[in-house]
Amino acid sequence: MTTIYDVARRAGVSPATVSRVLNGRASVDPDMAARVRQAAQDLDYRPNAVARSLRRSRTSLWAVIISDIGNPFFTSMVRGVEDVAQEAGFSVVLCNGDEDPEKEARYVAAALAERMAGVIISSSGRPALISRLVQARIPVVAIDRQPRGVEVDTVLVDNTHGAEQATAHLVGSGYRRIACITGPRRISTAMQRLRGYQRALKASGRQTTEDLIRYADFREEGGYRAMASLLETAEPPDAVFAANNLMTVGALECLVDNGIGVPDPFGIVGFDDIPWAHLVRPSLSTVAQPTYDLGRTAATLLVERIADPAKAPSTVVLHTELRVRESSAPSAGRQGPAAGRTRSRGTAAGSLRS
Amino acid sequence: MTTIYDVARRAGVSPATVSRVLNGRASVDPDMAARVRQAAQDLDYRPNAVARSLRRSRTSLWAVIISDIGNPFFTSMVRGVEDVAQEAGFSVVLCNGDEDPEKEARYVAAALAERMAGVIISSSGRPALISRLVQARIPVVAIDRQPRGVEVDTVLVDNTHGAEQATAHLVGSGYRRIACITGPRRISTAMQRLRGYQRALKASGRQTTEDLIRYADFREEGGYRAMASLLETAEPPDAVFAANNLMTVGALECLVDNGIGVPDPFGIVGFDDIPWAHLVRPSLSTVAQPTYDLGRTAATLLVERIADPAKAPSTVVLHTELRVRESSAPSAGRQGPAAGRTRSRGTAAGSLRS
DNA sequence: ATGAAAGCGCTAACAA
DNA sequence: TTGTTAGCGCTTTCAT
Repeated sequence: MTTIYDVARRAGVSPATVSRVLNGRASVDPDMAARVRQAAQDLDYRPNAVARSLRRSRTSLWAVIISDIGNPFFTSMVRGVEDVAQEAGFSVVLCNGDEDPEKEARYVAAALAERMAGVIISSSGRPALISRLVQARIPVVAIDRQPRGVEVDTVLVDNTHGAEQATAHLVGSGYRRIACITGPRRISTAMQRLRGYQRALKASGRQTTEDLIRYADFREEGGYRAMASLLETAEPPDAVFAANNLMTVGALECLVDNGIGVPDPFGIVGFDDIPWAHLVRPSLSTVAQPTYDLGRTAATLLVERIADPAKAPSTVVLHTELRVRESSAPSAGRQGPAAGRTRSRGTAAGSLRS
Repeated sequence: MTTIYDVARRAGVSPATVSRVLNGRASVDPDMAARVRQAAQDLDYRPNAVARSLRRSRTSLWAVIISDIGNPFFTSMVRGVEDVAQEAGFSVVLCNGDEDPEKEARYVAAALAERMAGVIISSSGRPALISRLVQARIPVVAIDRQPRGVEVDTVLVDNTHGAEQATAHLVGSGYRRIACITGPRRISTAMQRLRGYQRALKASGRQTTEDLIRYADFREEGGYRAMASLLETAEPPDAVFAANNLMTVGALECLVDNGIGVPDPFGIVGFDDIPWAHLVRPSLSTVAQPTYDLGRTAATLLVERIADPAKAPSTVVLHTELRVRESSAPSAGRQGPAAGRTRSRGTAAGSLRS
């Protein structure tokens, strides 16, 4: 590998000058600069970022640790992060936590060891991981999921409200026994969405009973099993609110496999939009999140945090949007085709990429 | 940040000994080792991977540059890579090329600058990028897409055969004018799948005419537009083979929007499986790839290449599997349910995660 | 404006 | 077995 010394020798200058030219910081004689650039090009010189990072005690890499790369929810979020990062001169690498606290811990360790410039994390595990980053003075932004007991910049959506709206919609559609499949108790989104569900039921004057609630794992199979378990009860539900996209799909599969009609007699609404929701049979009603903006916002907070590590942490909450499609509209067949594409007004999802 | 010197001082030994203990390489007095470990723990010492990489002139990070993070095809592939990488002691970071040669170039530059231990790349752009890595002696494995004019380890599927099978299936189902929506000309998979389509038509004694072929961009919108353009021709097709999953969805959307029945009168088969293909209406016939094994195989090749940089590059071809569902079976309604799950024999897809 | 030299934190010769 | 020391490639004072 050619080093800065090789370039310096060829250009007849000192390594320091080469560094100055390549970083464009200090002022250098134009002729010299040209010679240096020419030499660098001749030698196909590539700066060694490892050495630079060591010397500067900081890198230009961000780690984005997402909780499940198989979940389409994260993909447009990542694009939002990338777009902002690039403007600010950072490169983004993705790490797949895979809803596995151990895997996640490994990636946090890697981010720590590599002295990453910043971390955006959707944590499936213990808040201790995030504390570790904070203690090591690595700028962190929590995204999607609120870590307990750690004060960091956070970007969330109005989970409770979205879940409440979805559940209220099921109530309004005439379903009577509405169940809820939520995620692991340790994850904030699971609990907030459960709370929204409970609030909507209470608001409609119904009891919320534990036997209509299932705590699954935010994955497709978990949703399937939870649905199956709900159907086995003495008094099965006639509708379900599922707290994320993959579990919604799993629940729907379970209903299909059991020959239960959706939306009639059984209604279903899920949190998180899924791609091709309108191509699925029946098309799925969902609570959509402004995923791209979620990413942009987190990245913006990270840039600010890096610029000013001392500033007070802030939390940004973006809005969800209920998208009513067929799976929750028992009379959909009798309505016009427009019924499948209802949208609520003004939402942060405006910049969501299609 | 605490350094190895801090630990050494606290344990009353030299930095070299600390390094030896922490790396477990050389033999160290057990008592001393214990003291060192204790000191490291007391100080919450975290090795600086940047310094280590600089000193050793090699890192333990792999970059996996995928061409579109929004494509579910890549997600289980990444899991395959991760599983092998972890066994071999490497961490994997993902980079989203996003079907954008410029973005991809930036990530290649980053991999180069960071002196990554290895790169697995599904390139959407110029082979020059891969050459650059090779010239810099960075071990590279090409995955999914065959780079032109560069000799590197490569993992592919039998694109031509898969496409031929899919097209022959459409022929066998009784469709008469079968179109093809493929990807950009510069991408090997696009051209190979096109060739398979052409072969199947020729084998059935038909002409392959350019007016039934569209070159789109491997994205959903591109598939939609290509389908629309096919429908506008004087003599529109009555079936289509789409060369990847996202374009298949786009094409299907276009058909739905135009009120054209699938599979009757219009048939459709796509390359790449999609999640929930069986929940989509109508369920999509696809050519499935062994994505997880694709990742595992690439990672294994990379491990071998790192161990022996001089060994001759090899190319591994895995097998695809035609999954016939509703979208290509005009008489499916009259057949038993078994018809929807036909599988070809012996395929590498055996270990594909569901 | 430019160069000399120190040092980021670690590992690996080499010496003891 | 352990310690001393040099140096990975770069940036950044500090002199000039």
